[in-house]
Amino acid sequence: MATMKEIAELAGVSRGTVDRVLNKRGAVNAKTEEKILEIARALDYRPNKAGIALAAQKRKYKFGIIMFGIGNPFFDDVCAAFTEATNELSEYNCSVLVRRTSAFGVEDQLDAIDDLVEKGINGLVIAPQNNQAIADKINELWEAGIPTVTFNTDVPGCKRLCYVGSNYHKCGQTAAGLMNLFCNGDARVGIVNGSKQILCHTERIAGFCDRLKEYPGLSIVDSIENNDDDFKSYDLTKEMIDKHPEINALYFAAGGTYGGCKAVIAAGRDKDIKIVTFDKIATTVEMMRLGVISATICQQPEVQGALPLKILFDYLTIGEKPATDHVYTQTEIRICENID
Amino acid sequence: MATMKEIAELAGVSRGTVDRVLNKRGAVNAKTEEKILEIARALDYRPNKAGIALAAQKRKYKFGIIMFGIGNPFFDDVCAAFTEATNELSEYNCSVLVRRTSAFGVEDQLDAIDDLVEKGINGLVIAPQNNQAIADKINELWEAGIPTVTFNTDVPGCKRLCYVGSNYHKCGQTAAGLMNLFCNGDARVGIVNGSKQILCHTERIAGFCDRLKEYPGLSIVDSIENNDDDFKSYDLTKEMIDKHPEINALYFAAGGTYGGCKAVIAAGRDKDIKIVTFDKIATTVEMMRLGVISATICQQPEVQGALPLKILFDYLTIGEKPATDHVYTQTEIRICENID
DNA sequence: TTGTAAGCGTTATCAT
DNA sequence: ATGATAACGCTTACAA
Repeated sequence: MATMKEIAELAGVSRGTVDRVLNKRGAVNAKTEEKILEIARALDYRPNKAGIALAAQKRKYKFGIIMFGIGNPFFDDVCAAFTEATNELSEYNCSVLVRRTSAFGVEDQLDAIDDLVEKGINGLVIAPQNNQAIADKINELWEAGIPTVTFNTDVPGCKRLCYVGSNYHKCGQTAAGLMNLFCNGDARVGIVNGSKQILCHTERIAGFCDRLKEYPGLSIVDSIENNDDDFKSYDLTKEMIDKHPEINALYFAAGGTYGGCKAVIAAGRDKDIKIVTFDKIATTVEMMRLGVISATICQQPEVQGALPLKILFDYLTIGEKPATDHVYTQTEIRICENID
Repeated sequence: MATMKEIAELAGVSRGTVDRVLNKRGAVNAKTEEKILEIARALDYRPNKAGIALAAQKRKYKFGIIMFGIGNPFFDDVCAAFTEATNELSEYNCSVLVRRTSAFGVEDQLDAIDDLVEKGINGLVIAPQNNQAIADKINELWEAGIPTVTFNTDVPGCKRLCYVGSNYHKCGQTAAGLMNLFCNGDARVGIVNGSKQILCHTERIAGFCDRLKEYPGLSIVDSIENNDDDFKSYDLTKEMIDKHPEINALYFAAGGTYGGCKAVIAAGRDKDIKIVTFDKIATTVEMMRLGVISATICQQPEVQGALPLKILFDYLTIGEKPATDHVYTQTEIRICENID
């Protein structure tokens, strides 16, 4: 593998000049530039990661992370991955600042961003509120040379390196496919949603509905909103399955799964209602072991934690952008046997 | 993060001495050794990966890969991952030699190993034949300072760094769970196996049987062996479902899936027989789109390709051993909606 | 037993 | 516009 030193020797110039050409910094004579580029191409020069990483340490990058979901067990898993990734980055002299804000509240997030910028971060990782003010702020950072990676949820129309997270639409489609299989082509589904205001939730339902035309025996009987509250979920689920005894499947598109399951058990219907949920949290695993939940669809919280930091680091050090605008995590189907 | 240089200054010695202590090379005065270790502990010293990698490049490591499965599409996916990983390692001045041998034939494998050793490899990645001679050879390499990582299948009783691959038993259990769900607790299963001689295949069946006691409605009606041959599979599957019209589910534990599916279609039973298979190959995807295969269980070929090389590299450079003896790939459930 | 110095490939600063 | 040089953290051959 060719090195800058070799290229310099072949071109009869110093490594400094090669560096200037290859990394487009400073002015170089057009002719020598052409010569250097040609040699680099001929030798298929690719920068050495170890060398870059070593040199980059002098810069001591600082990253900021903003996530909501205090008390949300899913985000605890993401957070664990952030910690892990932070440890790895510390070997490259990088540091990470985390801010966990409340789930709703655009002001909170804007403040957190300002705070982190003031602390001198070189890159931002954020699960953004779906709000124009946030998008504007991210654009502002971009112009100021601070790249952002969104994760878990995205916000449209902002300049960011990429989004890392679930393909909610595909998850919804997958849920529909599972329902159809579990009910042998005759699924009369009750939907338990979190909130119509939250894009992720509605996308999961849109994806589900997308597949209705594919499966004629799959239909939606009724749907409720629990605002991710287990007790509200309990009451409303109970009401729904009482009102519609024909329901033989429940699709939990968001939180409040535990409450909903409890309602199904209380109604004595846990043997004849198939349940599909999202994410792997302790209560969901419990319900799975009891045979109440048939399957849960996971979205790789560990990747959502690790990858954004890695992407920022690679961008800042080697200038490498992610291949795609959307880096989707896997749509993982878990049943009792492969839950851990 | 503390560096060896800092430790050396604090201890009032040279970095050479610190290196000798921290990496246990050469003799050091017991007292200075103690002092250095103490400082290292106090500062939570952890070696800098970039520095190590950079210094390691002078060694220009050479790795050997031995895999069977010529013409096996699953191994083509693994192979693509090897190529990808090879490209990444080339940035660290490492090179990789690949040998693909026939699926059966211990001699072939032994010869391939000898050939690679002669070429001067520093580490070996192999999907080993389940044979004592192979185990002995791997032990020999270990004693000679050449570490091995097994992948895809393992061989008992040999000194290797670790095994990277599927947990076949868990895969079998997962298949049982799926069958039970798809047949609503009343599954009368026909098993289509590859060969009783191949450990992976029998383990997948053992795992399946493991869950029979959990699901009283799940039973095995009959089982056949197709030696991974699609045409044999076609004939035998046809025979089996003709003979046992009560069969409402087929479990393909190995290859020959396409032939088996064709038999089911030919018998006009593709609507009332649920099929679970392994791996994602082109023909399986086709059958899934047709609704013939309900689910297929995958084993991360991309991880099986990438991880073994990375493990060898990390071991040789930073001396880091994998955390566990068995690095299992995920047991991934794929249905039509999340197959790609 | 310990120290010195060069080298891995890149980046950055200073001088010319 | 270009070159020289030091620095990043670690390894290693050689000298003392």
